[in-house]
Amino acid sequence: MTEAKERARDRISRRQVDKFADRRAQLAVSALRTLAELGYARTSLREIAQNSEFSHGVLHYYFADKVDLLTHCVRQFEEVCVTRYDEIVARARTAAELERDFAAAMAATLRADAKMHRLWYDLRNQSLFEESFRADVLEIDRRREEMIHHVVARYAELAAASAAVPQAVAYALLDGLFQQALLRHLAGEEAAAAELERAVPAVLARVVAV
Amino acid sequence: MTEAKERARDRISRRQVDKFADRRAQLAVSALRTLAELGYARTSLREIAQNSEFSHGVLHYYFADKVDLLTHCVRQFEEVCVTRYDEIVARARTAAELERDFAAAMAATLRADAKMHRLWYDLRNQSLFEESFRADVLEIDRRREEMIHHVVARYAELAAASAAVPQAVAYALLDGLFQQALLRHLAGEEAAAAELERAVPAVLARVVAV
DNA sequence: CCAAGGTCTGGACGGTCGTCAAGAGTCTCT
DNA sequence: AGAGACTCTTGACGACCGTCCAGACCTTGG
Repeated sequence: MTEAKERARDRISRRQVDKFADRRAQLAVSALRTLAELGYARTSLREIAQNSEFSHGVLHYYFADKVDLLTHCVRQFEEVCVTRYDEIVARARTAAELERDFAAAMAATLRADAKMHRLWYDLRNQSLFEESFRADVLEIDRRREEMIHHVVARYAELAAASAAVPQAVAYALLDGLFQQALLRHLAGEEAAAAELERAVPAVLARVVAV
Repeated sequence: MTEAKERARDRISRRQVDKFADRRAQLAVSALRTLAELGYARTSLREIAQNSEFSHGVLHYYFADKVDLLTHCVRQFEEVCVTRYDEIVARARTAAELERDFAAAMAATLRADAKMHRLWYDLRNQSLFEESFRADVLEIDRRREEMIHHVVARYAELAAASAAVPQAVAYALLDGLFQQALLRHLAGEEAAAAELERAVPAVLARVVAV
């Protein structure tokens, strides 16, 4: 009995906890949508609430304060931000195939998720001024570096070569390339994504040594 | 008489204009100092005034509004931001010398002007959300690209090689490298500048083809 | 069916923001 | 010396910010 009761209570408690966590996640989605649209500097709690189906008061029911909300956003953002190129890596049978698909995937996400990427760079930069997100941002950046490393390592393997630069450098180069393309894409330059797609193979070839 | 008077008036008028422009520049310096410290999101006009020797009201005497001030800041920033590597380019007699000095100069400015560089990336990113600075930011970015191109072109010349990637790509790569180093440097990683200095020659060698 | 607790609303608070204007202070020219 | 233009301070304004709270709403267990 007691056991059954306890199990029930746990189930309920877990359900409540899950419900609580679900709503937090839902509100974080609204917050991320707002952030992607307005940027960190202009995003207010009232604006976030208006982009959700709740009133502004509820944010303080689910989050202790603004920093708590934004930290949760950054962490939740990680899952979206670390876009997986793993499938492309796993599928590719030749170096040429990998470099083609990887370049196409970068160009595609540049076109499709430009505002999301813009937000990522905004948050990463914000972490240079604000201590609070720094740890989470650095963790995401580390994960992104690993993601790129997987691509480069597999590419080197398929090309019967070895990495010519440290993985941190490879990531920095490809990230710089992507960021520049994002800048141009959002400035209205139509060819930005296509040029990115053309540049990626050249860079990929240069970060490995035959 | 009339001519003398006119000349005098012009002189005065010019002096007043110059005085006006000088004060604008002086206030812009205070604004840039504040921006470098707090970031775009946190910088207010009152804070800028407090970092100057004037009261907050004077800002609206010299600038129409906040956007006017910030635009002026960005434009004035260009002269500081487009750090000249020209001297290094002009002095270098061999490719090895150029790559050594260029790498050392990048590491040096990373160490010395980290907050200024942090501000640049903040403003550049802000321009992705706000139309107002976009044109000026893109202009600065173009100038930075040219600056890097000078280095790369001279390096290729000294190495009896030719550029292997478009100059926009070369800039994107080196900028990405620098930004990553800035991230780590400001996160307290002591070795960031040294690692940048080591990575730059490798990248430089790879953006030219023998 | 009712008490209890979880959920949400809407308004109020103190503070800061950008902006503005009235007036004091300063300089210049006649 | 005094008028007039230029420069700067100070305080106020409405708007918006993050935060908090009293109470309505809703679900659920007994």
